[in-house]
Amino acid sequence: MEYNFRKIEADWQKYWAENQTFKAENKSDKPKFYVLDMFPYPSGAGLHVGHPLGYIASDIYARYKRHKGFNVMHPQGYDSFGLPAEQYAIQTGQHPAITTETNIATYRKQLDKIGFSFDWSREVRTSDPNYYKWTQWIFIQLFESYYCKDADQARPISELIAIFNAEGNTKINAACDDNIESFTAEDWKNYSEEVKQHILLKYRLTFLSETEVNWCPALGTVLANDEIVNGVSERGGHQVIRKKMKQWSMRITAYAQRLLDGLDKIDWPQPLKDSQTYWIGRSEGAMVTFNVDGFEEDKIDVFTTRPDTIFGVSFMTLAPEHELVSKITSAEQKDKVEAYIKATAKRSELDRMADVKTISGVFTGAYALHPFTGNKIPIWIGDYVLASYGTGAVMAVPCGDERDYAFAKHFGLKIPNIFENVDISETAYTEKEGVNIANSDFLNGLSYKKAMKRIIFEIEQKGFGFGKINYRLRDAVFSRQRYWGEPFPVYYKNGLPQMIEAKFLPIVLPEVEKYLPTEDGKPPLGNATVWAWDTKTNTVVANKLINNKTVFPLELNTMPGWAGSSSYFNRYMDANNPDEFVSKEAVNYWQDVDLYIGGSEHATGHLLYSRFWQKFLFDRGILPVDEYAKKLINQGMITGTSAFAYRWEYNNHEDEKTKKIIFVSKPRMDKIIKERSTIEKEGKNVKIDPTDLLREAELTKASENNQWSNFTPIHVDVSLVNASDELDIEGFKKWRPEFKDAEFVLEDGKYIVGREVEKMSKSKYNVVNPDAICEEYGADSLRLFEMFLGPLEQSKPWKTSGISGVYSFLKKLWKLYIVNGEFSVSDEKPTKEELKTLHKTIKKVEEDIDNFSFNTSVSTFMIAVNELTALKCNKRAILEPLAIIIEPYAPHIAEELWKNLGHTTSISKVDFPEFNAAYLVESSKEYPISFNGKMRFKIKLPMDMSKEEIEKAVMSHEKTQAQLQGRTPKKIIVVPGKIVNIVG
RNA sequence: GCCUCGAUGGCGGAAUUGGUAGACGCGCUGGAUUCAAAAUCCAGUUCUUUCGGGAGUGUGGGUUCGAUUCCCACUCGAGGUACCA
Repeated sequence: MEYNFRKIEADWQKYWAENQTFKAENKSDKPKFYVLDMFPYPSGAGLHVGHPLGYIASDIYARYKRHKGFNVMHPQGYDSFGLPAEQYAIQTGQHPAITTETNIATYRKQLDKIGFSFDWSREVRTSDPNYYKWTQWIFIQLFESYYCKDADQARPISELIAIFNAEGNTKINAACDDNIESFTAEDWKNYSEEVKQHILLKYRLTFLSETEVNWCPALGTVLANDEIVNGVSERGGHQVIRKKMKQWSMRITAYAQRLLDGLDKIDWPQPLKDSQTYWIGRSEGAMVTFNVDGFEEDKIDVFTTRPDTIFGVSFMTLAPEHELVSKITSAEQKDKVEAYIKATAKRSELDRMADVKTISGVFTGAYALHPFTGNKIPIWIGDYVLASYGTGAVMAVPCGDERDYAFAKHFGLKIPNIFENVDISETAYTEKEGVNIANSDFLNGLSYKKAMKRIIFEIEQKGFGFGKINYRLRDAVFSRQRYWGEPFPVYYKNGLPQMIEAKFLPIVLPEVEKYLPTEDGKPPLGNATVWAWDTKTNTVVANKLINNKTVFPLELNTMPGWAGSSSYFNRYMDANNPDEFVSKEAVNYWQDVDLYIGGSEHATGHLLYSRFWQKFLFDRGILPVDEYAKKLINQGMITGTSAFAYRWEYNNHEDEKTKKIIFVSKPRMDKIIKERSTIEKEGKNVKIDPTDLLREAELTKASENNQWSNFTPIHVDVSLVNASDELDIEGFKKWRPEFKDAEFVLEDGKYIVGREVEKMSKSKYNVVNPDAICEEYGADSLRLFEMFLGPLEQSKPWKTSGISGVYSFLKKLWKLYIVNGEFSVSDEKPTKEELKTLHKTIKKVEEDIDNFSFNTSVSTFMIAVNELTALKCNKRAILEPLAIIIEPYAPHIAEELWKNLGHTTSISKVDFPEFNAAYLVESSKEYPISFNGKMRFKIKLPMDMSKEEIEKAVMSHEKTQAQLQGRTPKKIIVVPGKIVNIVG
């Protein structure tokens, strides 16, 4: 009876599917536990061994929790809208839905092979109309809501309308656009419907606005800030420019404070919390208004976090795009200012970022008036001031801010010092604490804290401004000029957006002939011929009917990638409900995610937006909690170990014709490079005939007029390399026919490749396919090995050679039950030693899983099986609980053993065994030690140590210490098993 | 620049509140079995040594009877972020 994992795994996967073993009910006497994975985007390349890492961890936890008596939900689905399928469609004309379908089938096959305990009855796909119906529905809810700052929550827009009717907008404290004019109830009632809608749009949580966006001409779409890396698009690395466009936006800024506060309630990794905190970027300070000399009407508002330094202001700087610039610029400075504005507009984002150090700016010729001193302050423009943050203007305090300092130094502006006993001749003083304010009138001698309080009081008192909290977080642009995304449930009547009633959803993505933007620059949906809304029939109809009075054009943009993923975890709770996003019963039962595992790359994208939607849906009474994931773990990336062959490149052109393709083994190459550098140090030029490489003497031969050649590393498919880094030369020649005549310079008859850790990718030929691993070693080995590789949260390189360890562990486990080729267990009572092994293992594994230290628990299993093998233990009382605790890691073999033990139900329904502390106490003894009765501490020593040995160990330790400290060693008395006394 | 995390044998990595550093696995060495190989099993494997021992967890300090663990400074590496007033 061999350990035939192929048969075992196939049988059990079939059994699980047929019996729906992992289907979770929305009702149970057991406590609930929700384990969530970040659902994958089904890419054409399929899974590589890095992808399932987080899924394996969450699956182990889910299976463990089932054994622990929880009703576990562990769903899976697909984030199936996205750019790759669309770009493939643009290239090939194939509908993205087809590509997606195929890819999902591949993914499902691969996932099934690994033996996950997913509840597939809850599967969601973001591109499925039955799913995106609810994405559209949430969008409508956002449109029908505004954010009431007094209640600090989202409220129905109808309430806002009622307030407008009753008292206008003067008392409203709501999140809204900044260009709102106040009106009375009377005004409101007299406004036309159109005007009313325009006003309401400024309050809605999703709104249409002319926004400056990151436009990527190459992709023909708008990108979010987090889709841009170093000024170019994350995907493809194309140029990105700023452009004004009419776009849907999400008023996430209304939630800035709550998104910040919520972080304290959830157990998420600190680095991730930090990056969200930074992204939200709360800063406390004040808005201060400066009058402009000679311009009664125009004032400059600035936001500052250091109003306490206001007496240190010696100039002001405006962003070049600031609206007042053209107005206040003096005649003499006009040319210079215009030239500067032109120059900055030209500079791409990339230039501006790469070139932070350069200081540039121009004086406008205008002066502001200091609100307290009345002094004239020169107004400059400079591109270090960003139009998009704060008010696009700063009051410059060169003594307290490095950029202001650098600017002042560069242009020879005054740098007044307002800090007590601080030298600012070299650099600005940016610390807040530890210094008192000076030369600042009523602030003199005050600390930072006191000065802040006083100045904000004075500013507010005198009407120069007010204390304010500012956020870096921007409203999120929600429109994409793409085809393969959720269509908006929106049509336009007289240019005003209208929501389609929820009962007519979903609005299904129309067919188009071309997936590219139209020739006149409209999004791809502009190519659709059946894309208009008939308000009479409430159906999508042909565009040509738009002349009818009841037919209107539909929105041409689609939603961004994060739309479908922002609340999918709630839909899992009630995935097949056609009438509600999620029923009250389902959501009240499941509440929230207990464990969420996924990558940290979504820190400021998905993981922020989903928290925002959660809070919104909570406000509107749809969800019972406002944070959806209690605990989150970021699994590390599994990197690939690329292999390289080193090609000898001749520099000598004369030999071009007779040039041979030669690959040199890695250690040999290293040697050659080393020798070369030695020779070059001696100032000689050397040429070597590569065919002579084997002859050591040739290497040292110096030849005056020739040059060394270089080695070019060439990626080798990792499957052609064995565990000892030896290349399969014949396989390599077949794989790359252009090298079929290549010569290889070997080492003891072997070609040794070079290794380097890189991200797994097709082009680097370092991708390891989990299917191949399952085929060769089995899914249980793959699962164990991925966990054994290292701590879950760390990134680590894949090395297939290590898998033999876990594979032989499984074989050993199997062999424990097989005596003379027969499955055999004894009902004999286990010995104390055997029980000790078992209970030690149970305890350790339990602790490890609770701490998510899956790697060490695998070691614990190995130790247990080694010990039991040594004891030749095949007793049921030991093996049965052992199979149960191993199940989360190696479910197939565990189920098979379980069956062979005579059980008829699946092992996954069995309770995790209790450990018996009695057996553990004997495994180690604690020796408390006291010094002169004063200090006590414990030393853990192996139980088999004799009194003499302990005495010797402690004494030798004491001797060393005494010697080091120059005192006489103290006498030590050991009381066996109890106390070690060290007496004076 | 800033933020975060990390540094332990040839390699991946263990080490409850500070208490035998290097568990477990890979690799390597030797042996058993075999006609031979694979597989399996056993032993060894931080370095150094005059075989008593000595040194040792990135570097330098500190606290402690005792530090991989705590504190300070530094070096290197990985990831994130970027003129945020």
